Amino acid sequence: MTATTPILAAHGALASQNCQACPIRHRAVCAKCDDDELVRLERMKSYRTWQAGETIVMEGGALPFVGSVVKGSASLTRYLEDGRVQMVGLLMPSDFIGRPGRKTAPYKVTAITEVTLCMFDRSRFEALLESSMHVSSRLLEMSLDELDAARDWMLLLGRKTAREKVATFLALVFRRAPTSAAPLRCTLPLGRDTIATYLGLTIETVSRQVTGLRREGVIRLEGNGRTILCDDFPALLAQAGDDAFDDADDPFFR
Amino acid sequence: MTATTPILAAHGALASQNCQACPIRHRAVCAKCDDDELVRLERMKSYRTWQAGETIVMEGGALPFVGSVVKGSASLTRYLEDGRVQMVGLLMPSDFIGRPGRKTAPYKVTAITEVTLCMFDRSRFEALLESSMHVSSRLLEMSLDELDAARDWMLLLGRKTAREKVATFLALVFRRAPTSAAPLRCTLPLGRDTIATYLGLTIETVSRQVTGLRREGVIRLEGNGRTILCDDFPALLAQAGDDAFDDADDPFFR
DNA sequence: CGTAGGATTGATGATGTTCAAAATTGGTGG
DNA sequence: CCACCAATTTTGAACATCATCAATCCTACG
Repeated sequence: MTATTPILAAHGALASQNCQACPIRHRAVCAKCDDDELVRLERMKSYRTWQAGETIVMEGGALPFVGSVVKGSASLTRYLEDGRVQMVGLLMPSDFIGRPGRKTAPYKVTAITEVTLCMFDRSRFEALLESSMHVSSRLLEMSLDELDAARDWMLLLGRKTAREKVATFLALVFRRAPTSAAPLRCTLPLGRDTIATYLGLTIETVSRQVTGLRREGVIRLEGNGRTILCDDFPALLAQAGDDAFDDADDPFFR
Repeated sequence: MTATTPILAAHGALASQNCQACPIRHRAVCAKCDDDELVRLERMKSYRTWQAGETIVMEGGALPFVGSVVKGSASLTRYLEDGRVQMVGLLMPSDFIGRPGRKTAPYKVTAITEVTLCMFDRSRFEALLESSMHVSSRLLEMSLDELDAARDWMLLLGRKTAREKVATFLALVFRRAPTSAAPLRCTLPLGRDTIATYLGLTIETVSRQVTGLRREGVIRLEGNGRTILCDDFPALLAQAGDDAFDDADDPFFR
């Protein structure tokens, strides 16, 4: 068996990709790896794809792997007894899933769009962690970034108004949009329900705030309300209520 | 100069303590260190104490050190432009302050009680991080625990009612109380204002919920309202609305 | 015994939720 | 090509919760 032998997972399997050509090569947990370490990772990795809406891991369920998001986005959610939900994390390409030393997931992980993961067998990954500073130090960096992002979100959840929450979210989305010239345009991969879960609001309140921003001329809508345009980005930022937007701490831009 | 030479900081300095006798020796970032690494840490450490209410670091201010809380507790808070505040972290003994590679603090750090920090010069600590897997892997563990705690708190901030927030907070406090037999008794080091900042509520709402719990016989108050007794802990947990209390993810018990 | 700081209580109002219905869109099949 | 259907979004009205503003009360302390 060589490092380039295709490895197949049980379901939705993809052929193994060459790490050198990987789109997240320089941002994911493997970012600092040298060629030898990359070979070790290629030996233990496998790909799998989930469709939008599919559950990747149940809350409290077994998580026999760790891995990176290669393509698409996924949500981490927590539940209260009576069914109330809060999204506690949004995974984008290069983000890491799972944690060394833990075999079950403390959150439910759900595919928002079609998601492809690059999965590593946990025990073999842990062995690599112990021997390679490149992997462990990158994982530490990424975890500290996640921690900052989570704390930013705590400020939003605890203190921002519905209007500020929605404006903050939209500003976040536009920062990732391919277009940088006005009008900014973005087609959300999320429904109102997912946005509500992310912001700690109800669907109705999200909808009302989007409508409010539209009426005030800050944004425009197209089609089914999932495509949003913005002619005046500073006006949107002004509604976000933030001290200052700081890309480095922005959950979408790590 | 030897490893046991007392090192003095500019203000509120304490003599260097022996790491072996340190109360947080087995829980802090140095938990996994061997004797050699401990010697290196002793060479770069210094102690400093702040009084309750003092600012340890300003939001956005320079943070020339990293370090561990040895004694007391401190809060991490973030602000919006108009002054709204949210506590985003509660530091207890053994918790770590600062992050490698970053020279400014993204949060304001305030002493809740009298606080003593064991501070390490940042650049020397970073050098140790690069050479010692024991320090970096422990820091990774602690950071991932913090991340879990932050996400738990996101669920509280986003979805719990005022009653559930206060009950959750009190349950948290009682879990740290020295007494394990009924009646549980605890004297809070926090005022109503700090609790409100922690829970994303106002002082008045916290007070009303405490009163509500008292009227319903779940808790009793003593003195100025900072000493709280609980005869029926399960009744308190029932008010917390949580799925299950899980010590491992509890921000007070890491 | 008086005072200051913190905690509690009360009255009122704003904000966001809930429940219910209507509108819009994209897809399907005649 | 058009009509219909299901899913999603939007809108409306009533309500609940929590914040705000303004006293008042309590406790610790001098």
